[in-house]
Amino acid sequence: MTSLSPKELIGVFPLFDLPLAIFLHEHGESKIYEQGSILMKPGQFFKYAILIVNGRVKLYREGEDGEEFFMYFLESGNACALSMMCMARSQTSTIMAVAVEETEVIMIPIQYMDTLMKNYSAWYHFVIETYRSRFEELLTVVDQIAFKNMDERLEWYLKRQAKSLGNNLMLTHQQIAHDINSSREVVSRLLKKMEKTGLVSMERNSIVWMGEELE
Amino acid sequence: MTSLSPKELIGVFPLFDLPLAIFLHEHGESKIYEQGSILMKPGQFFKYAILIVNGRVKLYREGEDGEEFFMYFLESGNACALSMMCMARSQTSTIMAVAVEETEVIMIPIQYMDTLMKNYSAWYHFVIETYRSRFEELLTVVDQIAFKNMDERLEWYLKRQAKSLGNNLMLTHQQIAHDINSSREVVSRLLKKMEKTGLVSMERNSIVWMGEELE
DNA sequence: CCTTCCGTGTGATAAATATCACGTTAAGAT
DNA sequence: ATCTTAACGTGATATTTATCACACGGAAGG
Repeated sequence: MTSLSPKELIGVFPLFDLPLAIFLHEHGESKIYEQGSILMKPGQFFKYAILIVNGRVKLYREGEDGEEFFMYFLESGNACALSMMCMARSQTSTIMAVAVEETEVIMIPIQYMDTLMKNYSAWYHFVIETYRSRFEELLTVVDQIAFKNMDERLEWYLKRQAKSLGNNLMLTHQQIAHDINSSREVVSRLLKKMEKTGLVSMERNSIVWMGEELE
Repeated sequence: MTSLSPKELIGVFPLFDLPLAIFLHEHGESKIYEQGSILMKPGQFFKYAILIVNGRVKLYREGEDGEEFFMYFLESGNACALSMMCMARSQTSTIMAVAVEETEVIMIPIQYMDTLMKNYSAWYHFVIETYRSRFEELLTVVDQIAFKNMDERLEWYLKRQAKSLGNNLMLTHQQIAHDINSSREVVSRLLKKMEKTGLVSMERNSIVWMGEELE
């Protein structure tokens, strides 16, 4: 039983129709993750598909010796593609998902998947759209790290952060360096350059993105 | 009408059950792509889901000014996840797919998707598994280019090629450099090193992989 | 047989990025 | 106010990778 009514569900997930929303309201479970809590970590097994009602979840890949690499955010109206896939095959995850804000989710137990797929065409449209958008996102990530230099990657990173978190970014250079798998010094220097061209303005512990928005 | 009988279809696609195989046999179309022909290119629109019966298709990402980056092969029993996703949203592709051998495919017209999803649970299991495996593959690609140096990436590249094409690889250093977005000289030097440690042996126009197999 | 071209080998150099060392600054704690 | 600490700045240097220049040898075609 979700905390949201069927109508509220449709408000958050526009691809849902009423029968689907009613079913999910009935069989889904609401849950709140505190800021900083881990939704998913490597080796974890899944019994639920996870839908984000509000808040924000950061997905990132972990390297063999603790490096990180930011991939994307999940936000209100998104679903965790990996939870669905891992679930579908009883496979374990290989990436990390952490709530960067207090985040409310709906969890759909695995046993309803067949029914949902078979009887609710809105559901599989939603699932396909979830996969497609994450796949696309991942492709642009590959593009960036395969073809672009650090300055462009940093710019793209800030653009994405700004799109999701607003133009005033509470990030230290160290955190950014972590997310793009670079080093603090490099990030500092590049930011300095970007400040000169008016792309960002910097204060202690925060950066204001002044470039154009993403999309 | 496919050239393969329902039973043969099941032989190639083990996740299919008989009803699904019969349906696809009836409504799918067989098609042969000659070596070198393009199955998919950026900006293309899709009216079919594409399943690989035999042969081999190379998928790669193209950079803004002609760089390439090899992502993975599709082989017998695979399906093209992107064709399904693009189709599902009438979106255009952003990657290239080229037949590296003569390749036989089955094309399922878009209008049967709803029926398939609704009435053939084997189909959506197949679709989900297709997405999942490609997503995983893409994640390992991200891993490699985010965290690894050229030597490790080259080794991984050769391992994957060997797994798919056999240990005797008919590749020039130039082609390899293209695929991993590096330069010929770098590849030559790294290969030389690998030859010294006995990981490969080299002839003109070909390289024999002598390391361990992937998986 | 000779020429041409392609694939390869290799040193020198350049460019991008990472790392090290140390200095500065600002915010919070005592 | 002073102390402490985390964040940031910056030069020097190392490492990795790309690029340039050129040499060599075999294969294919005339």
